[in-house]
Amino acid sequence: MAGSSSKGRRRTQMWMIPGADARQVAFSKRRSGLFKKARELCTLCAVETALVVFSPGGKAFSFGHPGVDTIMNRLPNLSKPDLEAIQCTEAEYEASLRELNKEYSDITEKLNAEKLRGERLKQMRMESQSQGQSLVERPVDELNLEELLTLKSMLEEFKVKLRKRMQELSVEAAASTSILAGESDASLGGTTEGNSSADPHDHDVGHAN
Amino acid sequence: MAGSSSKGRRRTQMWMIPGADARQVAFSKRRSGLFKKARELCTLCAVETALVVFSPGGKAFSFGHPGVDTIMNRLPNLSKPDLEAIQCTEAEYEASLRELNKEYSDITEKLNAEKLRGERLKQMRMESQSQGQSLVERPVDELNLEELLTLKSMLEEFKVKLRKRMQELSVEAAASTSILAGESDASLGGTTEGNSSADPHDHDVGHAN
DNA sequence: ATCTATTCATAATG
DNA sequence: TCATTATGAATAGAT
Repeated sequence: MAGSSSKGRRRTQMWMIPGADARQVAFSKRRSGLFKKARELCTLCAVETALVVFSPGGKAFSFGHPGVDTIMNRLPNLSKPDLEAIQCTEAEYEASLRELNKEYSDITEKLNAEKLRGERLKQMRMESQSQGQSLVERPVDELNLEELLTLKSMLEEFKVKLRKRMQELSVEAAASTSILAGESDASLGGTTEGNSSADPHDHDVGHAN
Repeated sequence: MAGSSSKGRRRTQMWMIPGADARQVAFSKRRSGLFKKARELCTLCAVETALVVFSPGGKAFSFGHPGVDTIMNRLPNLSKPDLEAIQCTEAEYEASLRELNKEYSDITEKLNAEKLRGERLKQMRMESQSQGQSLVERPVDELNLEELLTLKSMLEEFKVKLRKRMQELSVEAAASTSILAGESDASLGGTTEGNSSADPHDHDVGHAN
């Protein structure tokens, strides 16, 4: 049991599955699951439901009890709370889009920062080949007094800048952004009530290509 | 765990749940699950979906991407030339998603490449100039904490040698060393506890698999 | 399409 | 309605 662990289901990220092929496979599986659950909801809870899905290939699948049209024709007459329900669910979906966009922005920003940093390192490397630091480079024993004094003032000046920079860094706050993967559903208070049931049917309409 | 365990789920018969109360409870749970799966289908497979459910109490719940109306209005026109328009729209939608996804992958790749490049340059600097003299030359503002710490220890080491050398030369030894002694030591030592701000690390947005 | 290891959904219960 | 838990179901990945 322990060794054979490359099979089986694994957790799936909540974003578009890459690869039209894999996406199509997932679509087929999940579409049946979704329609099955819609049918079960109708049967078990005696409620009215309509579901329409367009496949990646443009094919339309629908299920409705008592019928898609029947359900749809009722929508324009919705009272205020019901309208809210609609907007709520759509807003959640849009939220996931915004989330992705934010991640995209963040990562772009990081990329640019890294580019700058890389360039700076490269530049720094070039500069280091040139003159100037020879005093620091050479063994101190070989320096004469004049050189030592020059070096001293150099270091004094540098020391100030160094301390300032260290303070800047120590003050800088590490900014971390957490991306929340909120997942909730469209909910609206409902009340207990009986209802009649009929015969739901699941069918396939239209065709494309 | 054997047969007598009274907790946990049991197999559900596929017919209307008896008792309005139990039915309402089941409805709430299953409605959530159904809407969640509808949203997941949209997100994972980049397809368009509309779902409407009327609760036992007569409340309406709906979800639709891009919108319930948008989806529903397509159904009557399915077996006609409008079909092509639908396919076009879906193709465009999916294409844009795919594009964004690809861009995302690319940019992530680039970011990692830049990180590696930066690390490599840094490493090269360390190796080719173990003395670190170029650090002295550069504007301090461009140094990150790690570099500053390297520089600091470098200067401390150098300071010792410098003082020794100046004493050897028997010229103003006390005055010269005072500049490099106490002050810089104290200030530098006090800031070594700062965190490294230049830390391009983390992220990982699972967007595929 | 089938199989299997896993994750997920949810019936029963508090 | 909300929380918990054991279990039934759905399904991702591989074949």
